[in-house]
Amino acid sequence: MAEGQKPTINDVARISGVSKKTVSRVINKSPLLNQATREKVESVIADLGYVPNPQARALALRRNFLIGLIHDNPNAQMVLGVQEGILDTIRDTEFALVVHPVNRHSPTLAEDIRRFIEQQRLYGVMLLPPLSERDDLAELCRDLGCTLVRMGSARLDDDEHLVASNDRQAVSEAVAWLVELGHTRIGFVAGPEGFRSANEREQGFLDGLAAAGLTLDPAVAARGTYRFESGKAAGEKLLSAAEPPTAVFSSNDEMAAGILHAARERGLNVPEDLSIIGFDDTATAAHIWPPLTTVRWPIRTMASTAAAKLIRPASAASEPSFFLSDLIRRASAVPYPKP
Amino acid sequence: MAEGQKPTINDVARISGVSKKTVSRVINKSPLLNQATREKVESVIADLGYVPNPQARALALRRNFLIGLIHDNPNAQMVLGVQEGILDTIRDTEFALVVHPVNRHSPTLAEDIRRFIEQQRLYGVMLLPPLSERDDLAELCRDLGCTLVRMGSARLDDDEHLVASNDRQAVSEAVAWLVELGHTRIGFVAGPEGFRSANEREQGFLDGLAAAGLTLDPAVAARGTYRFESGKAAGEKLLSAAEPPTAVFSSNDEMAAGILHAARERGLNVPEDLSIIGFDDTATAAHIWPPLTTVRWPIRTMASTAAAKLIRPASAASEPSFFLSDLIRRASAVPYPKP
DNA sequence: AGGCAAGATGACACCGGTTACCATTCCATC
DNA sequence: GATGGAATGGTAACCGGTGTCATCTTGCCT
Repeated sequence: MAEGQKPTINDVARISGVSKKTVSRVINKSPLLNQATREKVESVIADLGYVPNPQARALALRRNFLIGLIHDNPNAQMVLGVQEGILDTIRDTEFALVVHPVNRHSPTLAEDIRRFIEQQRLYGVMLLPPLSERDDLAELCRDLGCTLVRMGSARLDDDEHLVASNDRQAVSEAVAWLVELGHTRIGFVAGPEGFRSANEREQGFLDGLAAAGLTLDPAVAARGTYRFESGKAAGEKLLSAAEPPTAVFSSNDEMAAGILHAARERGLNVPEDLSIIGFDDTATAAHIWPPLTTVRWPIRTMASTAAAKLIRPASAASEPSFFLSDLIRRASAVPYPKP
Repeated sequence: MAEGQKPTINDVARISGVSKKTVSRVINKSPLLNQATREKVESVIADLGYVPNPQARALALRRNFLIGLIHDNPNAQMVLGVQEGILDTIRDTEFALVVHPVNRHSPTLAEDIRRFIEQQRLYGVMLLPPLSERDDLAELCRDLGCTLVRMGSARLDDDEHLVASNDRQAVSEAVAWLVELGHTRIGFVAGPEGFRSANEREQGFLDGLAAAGLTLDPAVAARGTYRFESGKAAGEKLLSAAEPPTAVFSSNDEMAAGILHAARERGLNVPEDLSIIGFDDTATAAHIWPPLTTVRWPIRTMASTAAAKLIRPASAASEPSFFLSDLIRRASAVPYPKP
């Protein structure tokens, strides 16, 4: 082996005086191997600092060890949490994580995803919301021969390889908390149409109201895009109602921050004049003033579980997994009327 | 070719009636090829939907097309911005982005990085601050045969393959703005020791004061960790000084949010009683109240440039690139004394 | 002692590309 | 008409692993 070149399986075989097939057996922990041989080869491997070439392996095995993360998500915290979760699972394996942010509004979205998967010959892919809610994309990935796992906010019609939270229930509990605090006029800011999570959270909100015998007045409801600005606009609408709400549930934290700005600009104090609850527990939630009461869902754990499903061919992996969310009670939601 | 199998170069060769070598020439756009032959082969490729196997290519070429992003960064926005920037550059190439978050406090950090690079046989890696500031890690990557690019906040001793902003100058301009607003007692919250960016920002702060003929009173200076909580603690210290500052520069936005909380808990109003300037222009900056005046640096563009350096073997790529930052003037910094 | 099963190992083809090198064809030149 | 060079395309080897199957030990049973 020339200087500067990485040692190959042939070098290991030659130096330890066995065939490359035997070395291969050592690497792959084949059980039918003489202990002495194994140790000898292992010591040579250690000496040489030999690391198998993953591309050669991939070629011979006709599969590789790359998993792709495809997303179009405005929430950086969430995406990074997912990446960390996946790495928690694959760190000590031979798998690697390839990321591929896309634009869901692009007319070439499907083509873009197809190219990515085909070009890299991915072993598996993980889809994040809102992409994960599209059955056509899921089908595309499977057609391309990828194992697939989807993260979501609820059950899907096609539950296979799904890792989901239960947003509906979580929101209904958040509303129950507002009710417990004494609020009866509760505003609602929905997420964008076409998002499963937005839908679930809306249902959960209505569940919560219904459980308390309340109904939603359209005058204190608005739809947003999950972005800050849309939250601010929604807040302005709700607060300018003839009879404004004393509390409002926002379908995510970023919009909640927008509502807060709207309130401030009208000279209102939060939480004294308006209680707010958000969803996601992003960094923003803890850093705005007052700290935001919000729903936390276990992003990292869910992603880690999803990755495990992906890399373990076990049959049970096709069963969906469900996770619970917690209501994080902070200062933005207080009793009403003021005690 | 059996159903369900991907077509290979052999299939293309057989069907178009040429040798695989000729197909290879078509794929690699070799100039010495008859136009008719090329078109025939291209049409067969299109018919079959043939995509070259990247692992086989990597094996034959003795290099692959994976670039790694190694980081240990608490700022999700920044990391995601970097990922997007890299993808801007590589989207229509055969390169893919493999991410590898690490823990810089782990005793096995170097080993972890080595394993990652060796195991995946990366073509190149990109290091993000604060990892990018460590020459030993840079050397490790290079020893492993990777082309390397570092993102940073200033020139380095070893400038090669560097993409940097100029934090020092940016901060000094931010201070100049506070001075222009009339502030003379300006507090400072430093970043963690050992971070190049923290150091640069501190120097920039001192530059700014010096340019205005001011000096830093240690009573209104504190060091933080770039985390929210440390900013809050620093804020408490500064505001409890016998003579508290009328304005404070925080070395990043997250700590600025913490200072804001500290101020609020003391019953102070921002910006009426205290002006604040942060650094980074993360989402937090725009979403807290009042919106934070802060320094924005072109993350995505820088990352995109860095990726271009990585994948283009051009010699000029080894020259460092520098970028300018902007002061984003929002509501958190106002004139003093009140007009 | 002979037979045999199980365990250990090796030879060789193959995965799907690329490269080195050679062969052919077609002209232009002398 | 012989010769040489450019243009074009083919053959075989190779990259670094793994699968198949054959071979060689060895221990154990009869």
